[in-house]
Amino acid sequence: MFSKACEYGIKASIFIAINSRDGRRVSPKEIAKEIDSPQAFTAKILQDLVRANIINSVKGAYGGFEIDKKDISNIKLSQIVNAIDGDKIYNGCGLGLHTCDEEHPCPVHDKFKIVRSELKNMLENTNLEQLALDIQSGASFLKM
Amino acid sequence: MFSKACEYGIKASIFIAINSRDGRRVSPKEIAKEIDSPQAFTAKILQDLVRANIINSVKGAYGGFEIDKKDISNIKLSQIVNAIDGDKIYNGCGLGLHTCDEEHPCPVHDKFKIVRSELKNMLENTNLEQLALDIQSGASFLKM
DNA sequence: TATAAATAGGATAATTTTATCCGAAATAAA
DNA sequence: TTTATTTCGGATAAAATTATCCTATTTATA
Repeated sequence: MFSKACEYGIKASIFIAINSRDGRRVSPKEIAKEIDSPQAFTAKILQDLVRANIINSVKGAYGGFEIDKKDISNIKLSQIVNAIDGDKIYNGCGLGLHTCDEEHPCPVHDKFKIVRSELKNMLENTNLEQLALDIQSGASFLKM
Repeated sequence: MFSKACEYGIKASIFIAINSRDGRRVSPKEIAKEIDSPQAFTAKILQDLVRANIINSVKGAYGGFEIDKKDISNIKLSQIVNAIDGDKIYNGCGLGLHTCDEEHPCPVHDKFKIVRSELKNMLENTNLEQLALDIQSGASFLKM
């Protein structure tokens, strides 16, 4: 469904959100440990998220990654997915046709629409704050 | 969503179904041309589908691939996807956790369930005959 | 039986995705 | 200003996926 890079990006963002709520910056090392991902690869993904203005980085000593507290509830999963995997999950054809729309649909076009709209709905109605709260309350987990 | 191999497998199966309805066997060459896929790679995927007992192959002169007419309406998309991509689309965690279930859910577990069940529903309630008929009536297309 | 036509399958190559390594640049604090 | 810490970014490597090529095997027909 999502690429590995995207999975790491989502989990990293949640972990950063949790810490930013407490005013703490985190390093790729801490992040990778907490979400069980390869550190250097994760660092690359964090750079993508910085460039997409989803998270902030502070260079130098005492630096790290953070998210503005007031932004946490406004960052939707869809933004993270889009920054890393692009919009193919939204717009791409389920069977890989270059052109696939109402006028020239692939065999599963109509059936796929429902799935895709459910996915879209989920990605656009889930924000980082909800996910961070669930982790903090022990209702969900970032690894294992 | 699906691998390229799986996309080719689905389209190839539909094309074989269409032809089998008319009692015609088809070759990897014809299939690849019709679904716009690399021929040799498509042939490999056809072998997988043969091994999974989804399509039949007839070797030698006048051979080719076919599906028993009476089976066409019983072959579900889910069988094809499972034969090629396995069941990770059903059972895999959306964020790649090794263990992710009701007791130890990943952050998007609950939200993902709805999407997955919609997908599962679609794959299990779509059969090759429906898809073949849509192509034959011009309601959907295998390429472009 | 010989031949031509077709799938089967192994070996290999190209591409994409995932992952690692290392030095440069930035920055806070001593 | 020096030092330690940290992100940034380029180069490279490893692994997985996608794709190609060639030969062996099978089989219907002449």
